[in-house]
Amino acid sequence: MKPLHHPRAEDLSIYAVLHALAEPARMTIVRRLVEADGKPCGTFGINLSKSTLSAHFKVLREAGIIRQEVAAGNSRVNTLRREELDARFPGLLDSIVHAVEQSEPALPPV
Amino acid sequence: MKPLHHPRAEDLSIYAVLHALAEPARMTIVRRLVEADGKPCGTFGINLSKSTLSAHFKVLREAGIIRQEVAAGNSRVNTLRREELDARFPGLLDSIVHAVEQSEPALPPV
DNA sequence: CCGTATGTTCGCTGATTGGCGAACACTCGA
DNA sequence: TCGAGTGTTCGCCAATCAGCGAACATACGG
Repeated sequence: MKPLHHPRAEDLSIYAVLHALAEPARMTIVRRLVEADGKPCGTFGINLSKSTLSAHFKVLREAGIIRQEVAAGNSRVNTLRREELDARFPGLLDSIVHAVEQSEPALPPV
Repeated sequence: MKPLHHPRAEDLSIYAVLHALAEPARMTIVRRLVEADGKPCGTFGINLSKSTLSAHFKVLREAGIIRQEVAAGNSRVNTLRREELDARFPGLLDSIVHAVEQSEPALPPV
């Protein structure tokens, strides 16, 4: 497993972040990470093909929202880049996640 | 001038809001309204064609971010739907606008 | 009534998006 | 060594997006 490229915190674009979160499947990924950080790609309970999911993870990673690191075996652990996001865009992630939590049904258990 | 359709506050979608704001020209419109609310379409200092601008206003309006009302003459006054947005998505608009203000140069005077 | 000014709508275009399956890369266990 | 499991990459496709000019609608002023 090759390590993937992650943008530096100071290079994050607010437009890339908003675009990444303006999509239900990607928002679901983020919500899952908020409730339990550090999950492998296959454990998000999203009914999409592997390739589509992989593309969504890539969008989130390139927007600087998540980190994808090589884990035991051939899996990747996905984590939120929360400190860096909060430092650069204070309150942003919280208000967005709160907005979706309160305007959409809770996610079913995995 | 026909009045335009505006979605009800309780029907606003977080995805529509994020998508609307994930575009620089539309973000500029919102920033202008934050600094001075109630401006006609032609006064935003954005270098795009009339038709493109009109389309951007439409996206913002249909996302529930702005209100476009018939004004004196044939112009439309654009205002932020701030109270409704804040009621439905608390803190969202503020944190997004703050994020872009602090990560991008200030807008030039009109 | 006729020009000017403000916006909207209607094609059209090229670029991006989100979806998929197939193929590939890699690691772990049997 | 050989599956099985996990993820990425590569085409491909249909849909959406952002841009434009031209044409239309409407209102004000001379």
